[in-house]
Amino acid sequence: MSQMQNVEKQLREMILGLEVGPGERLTERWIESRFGASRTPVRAALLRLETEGLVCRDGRGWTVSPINLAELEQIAVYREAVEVAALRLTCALEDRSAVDIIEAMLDSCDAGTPREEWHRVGMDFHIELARASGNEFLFRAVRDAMTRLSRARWLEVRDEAALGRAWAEHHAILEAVRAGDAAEAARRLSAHIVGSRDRLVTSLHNDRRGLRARGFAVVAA
Amino acid sequence: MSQMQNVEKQLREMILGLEVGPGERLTERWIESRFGASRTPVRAALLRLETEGLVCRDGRGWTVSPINLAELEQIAVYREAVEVAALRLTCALEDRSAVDIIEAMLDSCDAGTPREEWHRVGMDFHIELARASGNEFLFRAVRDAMTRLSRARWLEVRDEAALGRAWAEHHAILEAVRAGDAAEAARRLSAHIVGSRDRLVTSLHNDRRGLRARGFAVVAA
DNA sequence: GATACCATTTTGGGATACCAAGCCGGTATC
DNA sequence: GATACCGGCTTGGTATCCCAAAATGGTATC
Repeated sequence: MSQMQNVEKQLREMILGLEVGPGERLTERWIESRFGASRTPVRAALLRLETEGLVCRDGRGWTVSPINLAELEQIAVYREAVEVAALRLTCALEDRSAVDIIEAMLDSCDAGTPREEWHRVGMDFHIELARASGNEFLFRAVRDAMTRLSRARWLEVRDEAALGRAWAEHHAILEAVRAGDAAEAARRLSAHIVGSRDRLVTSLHNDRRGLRARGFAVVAA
Repeated sequence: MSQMQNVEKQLREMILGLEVGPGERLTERWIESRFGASRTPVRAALLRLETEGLVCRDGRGWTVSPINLAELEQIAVYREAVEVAALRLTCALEDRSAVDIIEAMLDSCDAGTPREEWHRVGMDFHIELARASGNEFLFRAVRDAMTRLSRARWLEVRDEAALGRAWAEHHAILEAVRAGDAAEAARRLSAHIVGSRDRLVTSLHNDRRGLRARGFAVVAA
């Protein structure tokens, strides 16, 4: 793999994995030495990550994008629009076998599964559901939205019960899709997204002090 | 303005203005000499334009993105989802004064207005309508979709009547928004988008030979 | 005449040198 | 002691150089 894609990938993982905190300043020289690459691939990576919303300009200079509660709420509205549209398309397909694969993915998580895996699968559920629609733009929109939400969802304090509820909602959505009931599937998905948003925003809002203590920038709604 | 933004802006205008044809190969060195910039800003511009879908990689190397009929159809579905969502938000606002500004924009076009202006205003109608929703992500989605559609819409052979019909539909949509009738506004907007798509795709499909003759790459649906 | 092969050129990817602007610290003056 | 000013240092922006790989074109061979 070329150095350019490598820097981009590694830096993205560092940001998503919170190894560099939201709001932290980034210098091209630091990234350069950190990954042993020169500034050309570093700049390419930063430009790409900027379009993904993971880094942003800070006057002259770069910052890891802060967690923005207002943005999270706007993304939820956006997600709802594109995910529901994708879901309706999927329900209209003759071949809905992708649903089985997605369901298997959900079922691969059990009590012994590490938290990161639950986190990843929880996002992939939505991403793969969108991919199944066959519409590249809806798919990308959902994938990008989930990327933007990723860090916030990771920081969310979730109890076992909340996780179980989310999984039950995921299964219920798939069930409606399998039955080809687009209206019901859309209703369930919308409710799931709105519920997720509320839990996420209140969790982060309540824990704001703790997050700030960890050096994470959280800008209020 | 910095050289970097300059190259990006100028190159984007060349592409959108069809001064470089869809499917044409681009070399970094040509862009460099064309705009009197060095390769660093040229690369930054290409990376940005790639995410906008205006240029794409061609193995090693760059090409101006071809007109892709399948993509145009997918974008129409995507547009419908995000534009309708934005419209519903706008209808729910107390302050819908943006509608008046948008209407004035439409009315600024008359018989003496050059075609480029009709073209621009026709896109801005949708973009500004999305912006009025206040949701940054829906707005960006619409703007990006319109950018991707821009060249195809420019190549579309449109008669006076079709343009008049589009304007009438625009006005009808605004009327419903002003009345706060979200359901009716959504219906009209959906119909408008679907109609636009059909006219666009059939027009380009019929004119495919002519476009190829002008050296424009058009990949079929 | 077609084709396979080799030299040359072109091209994008990467590295590095240079510059101007902004930030920070120190110092001198009041 | 506070503040204004100055100089060095850091940083992103730009230009340029180098390299490997791929395209190109010409030639020799069959």
